[in-house]
Amino acid sequence: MGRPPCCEKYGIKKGPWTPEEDIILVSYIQQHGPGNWRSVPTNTGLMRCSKSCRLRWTNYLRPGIKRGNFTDHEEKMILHLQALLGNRWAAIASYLPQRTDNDIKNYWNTHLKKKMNKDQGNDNHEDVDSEGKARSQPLKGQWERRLQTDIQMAKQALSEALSLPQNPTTFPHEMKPSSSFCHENHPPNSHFNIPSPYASSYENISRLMENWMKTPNSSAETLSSSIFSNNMHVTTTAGSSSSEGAQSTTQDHHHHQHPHHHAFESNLFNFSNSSKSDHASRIRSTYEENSSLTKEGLDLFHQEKRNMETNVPLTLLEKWLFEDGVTTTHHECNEDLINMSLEESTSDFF
DNA sequence: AATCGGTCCAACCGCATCATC
DNA sequence: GGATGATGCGGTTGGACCGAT
Repeated sequence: MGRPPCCEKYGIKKGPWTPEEDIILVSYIQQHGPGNWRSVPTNTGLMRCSKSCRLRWTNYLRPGIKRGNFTDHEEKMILHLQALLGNRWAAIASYLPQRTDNDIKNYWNTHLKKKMNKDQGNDNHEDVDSEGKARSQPLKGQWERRLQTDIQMAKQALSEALSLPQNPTTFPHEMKPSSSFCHENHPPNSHFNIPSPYASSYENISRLMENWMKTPNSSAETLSSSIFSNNMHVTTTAGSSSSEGAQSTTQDHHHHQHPHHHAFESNLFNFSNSSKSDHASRIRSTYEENSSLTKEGLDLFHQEKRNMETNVPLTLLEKWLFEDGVTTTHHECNEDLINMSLEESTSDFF
């Protein structure tokens, strides 16, 4: 008995997300944490199905996502992991915490698959067939390989978890590929044994912040303040996040350096003087034009609009939402974050 | 300048799996 | 243990973009 698709309901909007929809979704998630997606459309007034909201968050809005070109290192990681895991993009993505499974899948389909085929033309590649499917272990069934892979991942996570106390400050240069399963900085009293797909990105941002804290750049500090408080807010309100412990640790650290940080929803609409009017007018016009939002959505919009009119510099997320070419700063910083060696990352698995 | 074909990627769809009752 | 609903995953698609002609 099939269930009707969630998007078959009358009035559900499809297609590309608008900046204002992004803002509403991000604001809501900042307040309530990710999860319970079914309630998101009703509570925000977004005319989107829960699936669409979750996808938008996980693939695009979630903090810590690295955009832009894949590095050689990432490419090699994907090639290795695809050969090992097959098209299990979510599993592969767990080793590349800053990339989404969708990104990796797209990159594979558009770049690597062709590359593999090309290479196959030159020399017979052993790991990937013409469909890009793994066949390094042709005798094993899919489930057997999956099981073996999961065991490997669990072993890796366990070994990393056990090594935590000895090496608590290994990031950013020794970040392990399976950080989704292993939360390096959780204090012993937190609920860190519950895996969270979002933990790694929070950790990345924490590390990013630490890097930026060290630099004298004031705008970077403002930015870090914004995103940092943003993540703290999510974790503490969500309550179920596995990275809660890590957050509280870094939050304390952050509080000492930035006692005047604000909640995310305030920062989201903070603008530099130069860009403020443009963004304000844009928001205002889209707001006025947007008749598809329900009362809840409009209330959120009102709130954001009020916040917007209060001042302060442009935040990364806000830039991210509104501008196309912002990826450089974000990209560069995230580049610093990962910085892990392929040999180190994969030696345990191959 | 217009058209065409290829590329890229965000988003959708359907199915699988998990969780709850 | 089965029914139902929620969430996750991987395949696919639609359209924007860009270079070639």
